[in-house]
Amino acid sequence: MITLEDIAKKAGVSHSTVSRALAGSPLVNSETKERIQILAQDFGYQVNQVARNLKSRSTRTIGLIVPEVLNPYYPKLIQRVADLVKEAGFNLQLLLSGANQESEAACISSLRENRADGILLVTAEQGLVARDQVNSLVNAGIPIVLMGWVEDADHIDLVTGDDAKGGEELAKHLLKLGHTRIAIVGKPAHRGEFDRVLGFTRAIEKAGLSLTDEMIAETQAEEGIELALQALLTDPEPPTAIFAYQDSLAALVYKHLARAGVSIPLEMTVVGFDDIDLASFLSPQLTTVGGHIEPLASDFVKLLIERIRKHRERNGADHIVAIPKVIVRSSCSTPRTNPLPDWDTTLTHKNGT
Amino acid sequence: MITLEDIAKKAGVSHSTVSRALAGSPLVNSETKERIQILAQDFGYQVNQVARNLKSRSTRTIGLIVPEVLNPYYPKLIQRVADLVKEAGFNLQLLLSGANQESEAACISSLRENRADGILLVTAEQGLVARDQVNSLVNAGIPIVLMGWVEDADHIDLVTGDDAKGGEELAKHLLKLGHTRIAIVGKPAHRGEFDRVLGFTRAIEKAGLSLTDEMIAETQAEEGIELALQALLTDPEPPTAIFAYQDSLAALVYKHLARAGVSIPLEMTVVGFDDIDLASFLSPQLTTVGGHIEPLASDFVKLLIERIRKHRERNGADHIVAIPKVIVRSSCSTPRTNPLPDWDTTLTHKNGT
DNA sequence: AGAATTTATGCAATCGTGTGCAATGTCAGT
DNA sequence: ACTGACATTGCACACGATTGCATAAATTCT
Repeated sequence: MITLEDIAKKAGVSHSTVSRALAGSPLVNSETKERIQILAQDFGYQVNQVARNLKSRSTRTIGLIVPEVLNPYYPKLIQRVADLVKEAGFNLQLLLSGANQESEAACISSLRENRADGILLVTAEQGLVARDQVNSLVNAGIPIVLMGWVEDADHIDLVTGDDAKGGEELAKHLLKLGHTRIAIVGKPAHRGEFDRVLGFTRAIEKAGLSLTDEMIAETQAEEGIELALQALLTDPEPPTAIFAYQDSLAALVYKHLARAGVSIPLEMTVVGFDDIDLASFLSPQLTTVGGHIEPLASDFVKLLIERIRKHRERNGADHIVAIPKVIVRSSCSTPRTNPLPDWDTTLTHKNGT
Repeated sequence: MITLEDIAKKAGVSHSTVSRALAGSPLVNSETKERIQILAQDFGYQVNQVARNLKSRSTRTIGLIVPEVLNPYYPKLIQRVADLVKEAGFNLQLLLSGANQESEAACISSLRENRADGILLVTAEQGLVARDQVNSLVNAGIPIVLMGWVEDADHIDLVTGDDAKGGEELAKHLLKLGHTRIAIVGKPAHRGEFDRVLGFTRAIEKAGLSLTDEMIAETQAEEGIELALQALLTDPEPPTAIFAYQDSLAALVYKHLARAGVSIPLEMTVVGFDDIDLASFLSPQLTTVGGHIEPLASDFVKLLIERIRKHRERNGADHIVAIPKVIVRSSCSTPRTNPLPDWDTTLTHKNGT
């Protein structure tokens, strides 16, 4: 690899002059400057950013840690963050912490060792796995911003969606349509005050209705969904609407309802959460909650960059909360008036064998 | 940030000894070694990889350049590559070259300046945009492997799927079901001898049938698909099967067929290509072509790492071709016997207004 | 013309690690 | 006690760039 020194020899000057020439410094005679630039061009000189980073003690790199990339929710976020980071003149370093955030700590260490200027950490169901590392970063004054709800994080910059509010709006939407018997399929609550299920049930109960236990299925795997739906459909009084914890689960609900011969939305209303692209590819298109990721991603990056710029001023941490909206599509209708078709149960029985 | 020198002072030794101690060198007395290690631990010492990289003239980093991350085809690839790279003990640096590969050259430059040990470049419809940069890398002996078909790349390591073969198998599948009037919705051919449409049409023609121009729609945007489908459905002799260039287009076909009231697969057979996750979420689940990405990704990484290891031996470039398979799901049936329902045309007309 | 100023360039230190070589101390063998 | 082998440790340079400071040359001013 060709260095400043190599160019310097060819130009008959010192490497300092070459450095200055390529940086466009006014300290260099404009003729020699041009001569050097042409020379560097011709010999295909490429600065060694590693050396430059060492000297300048900054990498102009921002690390983004995300659990995985197969769940389409994340690519959406990544793309947005990537654009913003690039726009701000930083490089992005993407790291995957694993579907269960198992290597979250390792990712942080890696970024720290590589002297990233700042870190964007997206947390998921597991909450803040690498709490120690994050605290250490905060103590060391290294800028870090979290995305996703985390408990006891008053001292850490954080952006999150108010999923509870979104869940509440979603419930209101269903109530307004006249649904009274509503099922929830999803994961256990993990976002504290901001949990979508919490907001959802709260709104239901506020309306004077109640969600009985058999209407709530906490599951995630495809088989779990199938079993849960079987149970729901064979209930003496099946629900008229199903709230799936996230869109990808709603897609599974779609799949299994189709198999059971239950039509959406005529015989069953289905809603999701997150508004991933898939939601509008499904047929009928899925009514869901979203629209907050874009502004949230924007705040996510802005906040970090601000921290990087004015490195000193750390008087308290910021918490930014975005309110998602219900996105109405075609998967909802008023509750069915006829009972579910007979062949329903036989079909699910058949699947059960 | 705390350095080797800092630890050295606290331990009352030179930084060399600290360096060796932390590297577990046998040249250091085991007691002092342990003492230093504990000290480093306590004070939260983190090696400066930037300095280490400069000294060692290697970053143990592999760059992966991918156009975008919103098309679910890429996340699938990224996840796989990320796992393999990690397993091999390298870091991954992901860069996005843009949906039209517009910053492909910039990505390569960035990786080169940051002294990545090797580069994985995924090309798409635009082919090899940064040809000059890639040639320069090859000349400089910097390992690079391409994924995706590229013309005139005999001198560059490359892995690709034989989409032509996949297209051929897909056509055979449709022919076997009895389809004779088949439409194609998709992009212009761009993968030379390996193009999926090429293989598809070749197989059709081999069977003594022909694809007339009105059965081929080259489009990509959602509106284009809609118009193309309108034209196909109102044709005096509408197709009985539609081959969508890629699964995401098939999803759009699904959406618009549903709107037009055409049932899949009873009234229309639909097939796709790529086998993205979406394919099995659609209802009915999409018959498509795939299964080659996993082995391909594996070769992609293996080949690069091999080049990185034995840096010298570059006697000719490797071209690895993977053969995809038809993945039969539920979106195909024998051709319909009845004409498409009447309300078909009226509905599409309504949409047209 | 000599002093002062500007312009252009090189010297050398620095960023934080890794490592060859020399130096020191310890110990066993004779 | 003297020598050689061995175990430990430090010195100093290198990696490739940036930059303050000194210096030399060219120019301007009095």
